[in-house]
Amino acid sequence: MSKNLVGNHIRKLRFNHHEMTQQQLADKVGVTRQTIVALEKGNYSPSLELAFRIALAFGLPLEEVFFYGDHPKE
Amino acid sequence: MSKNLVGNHIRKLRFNHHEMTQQQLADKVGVTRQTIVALEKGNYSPSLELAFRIALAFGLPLEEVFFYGDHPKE
DNA sequence: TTTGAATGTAAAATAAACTTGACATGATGT
DNA sequence: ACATCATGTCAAGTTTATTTTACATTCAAA
Repeated sequence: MSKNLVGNHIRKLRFNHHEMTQQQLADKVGVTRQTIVALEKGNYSPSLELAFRIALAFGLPLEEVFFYGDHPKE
Repeated sequence: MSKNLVGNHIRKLRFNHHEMTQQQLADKVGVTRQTIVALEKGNYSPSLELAFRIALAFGLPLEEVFFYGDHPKE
């Protein structure tokens, strides 16, 4: 229950821009691969701190990686 | 231990722009007052979802309310 | 001087994020 | 055929966010 209202572009970014594996991203931001899997699947939304680190890993502002609602920022 | 690396401008925003009480903000974003207190004190960083809701309550982009590191965005 | 708002603080409980470890699958290459 | 790498999944455990309850303080208003 209790829908997750936060979405993200992690998977897309990982492939398109950065050719990164789940494990590599996980290492880069300091979590386990399972966490990345869960986030890509939309199981839950990360802590704000982790969100910042992931955005940083992609060199993007947080709001270009994560969005609120079903509003993929364009 | 384990420093919190995420900072915010909640208190400032609450006073300056919006004349909002802790309770009002809490209600508006759907948490308890204690949560707001803890965030203002920097006890921990919120979930990404809550961060989005708070930013929304102020009508600001997330990164103008929360910042990573000791970098109050300008 | 009492009453009521706004805030600070703090402990115990629940929920959500995150870890650890393990096993399964499909693809790729040898 | 075997090995490896990237991914998916699942259960149990730890840590962190959030709630609930409760009490103390300051200040302004009646």
